[in-house]
Amino acid sequence: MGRKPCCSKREDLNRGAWTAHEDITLTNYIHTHGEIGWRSLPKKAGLNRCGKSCRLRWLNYLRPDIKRGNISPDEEDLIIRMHRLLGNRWALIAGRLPGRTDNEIKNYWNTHLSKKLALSTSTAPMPTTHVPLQKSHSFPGMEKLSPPSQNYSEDDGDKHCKMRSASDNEMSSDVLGGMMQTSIGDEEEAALDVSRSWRQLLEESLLDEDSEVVENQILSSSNLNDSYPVESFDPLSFSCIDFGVELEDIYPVQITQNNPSDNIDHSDCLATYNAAEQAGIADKLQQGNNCAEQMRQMELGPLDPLFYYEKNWEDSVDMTALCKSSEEEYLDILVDIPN
DNA sequence: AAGTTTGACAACCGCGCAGGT
DNA sequence: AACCTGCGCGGTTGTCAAACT
Repeated sequence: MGRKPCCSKREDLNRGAWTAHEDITLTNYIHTHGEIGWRSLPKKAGLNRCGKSCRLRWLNYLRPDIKRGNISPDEEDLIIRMHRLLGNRWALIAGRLPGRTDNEIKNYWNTHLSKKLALSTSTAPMPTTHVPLQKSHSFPGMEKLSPPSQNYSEDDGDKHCKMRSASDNEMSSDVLGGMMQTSIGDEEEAALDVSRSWRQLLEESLLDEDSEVVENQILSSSNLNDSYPVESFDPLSFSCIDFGVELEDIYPVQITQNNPSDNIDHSDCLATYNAAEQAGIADKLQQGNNCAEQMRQMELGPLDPLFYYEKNWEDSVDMTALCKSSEEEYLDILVDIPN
């Protein structure tokens, strides 16, 4: 027995642009009865529309708290940073922009920001640090957490070693997906659990304006407070721990001397090492001559458990290139250097 | 002035998930 | 367990006006 066809299949329903009368009818009905039962709403309200269409019209246009007008520079900046962390998860991004809808942000991204960022990154190549994985098999259960991005394709392979760009930001999802090979052992499950926990904390923090609780949870389970004072906590920055994204890509990084071989702040590595340790997989972290190995040898702890866990990892961090980049070059790639 | 292209935004569509039966 | 229902999400398409030729 199949599912009933959506009401949008009905040809006698109104389609296309909404009329002023329809808007008033829908608005009045919702003011009286509330936003419940979209499927039955059109009939009750006397609208010859699909319930989904009514819902969309209300949420994207008629809602009283919709903010009209141009996206401000601050909003744009937040959209860019959020997209870097989350990819095309427009609803989640919209949740951080009061009065803006997911549709509006999606449209704004597609018509303005994607081109703008593509232009800016194509004219300003950046040094290589951590090298993203090639795309690989997806991992059961990860689809929801890491939806595929339309901006990052298999054909984009040469981006891997070139620069950070808007598309590179999608790597966060792809890296996770890439590390998830088809065979799933207990250790991999444990690693995945760690990743899920971090991701959940992140997403909760994104949805929660007052993220003090999440902040404390994260800080209490990591060494981050050694490098990042509590008062400067920004929940967005913590995505790097879980997503495998360069911390400095997001956070106003303090250049520290955690690792004597370079000037890079590896406190994200420390935090995730702790998480891996809790999961009992810390010994799986070191992989050949890469950042994790160096960190381990220096007893500083390695990197993101998922970032380095995968046994078939081929393009691990090029520490040589990393160390060769000067502090000045490194600062060039930061997106948020505090004044 | 007319036709074409481009950009912006609204709306549609299909899919997947969650909860209920 | 299987199915139904409603909803939310993200990708895609449609529409219209402005810009361009």
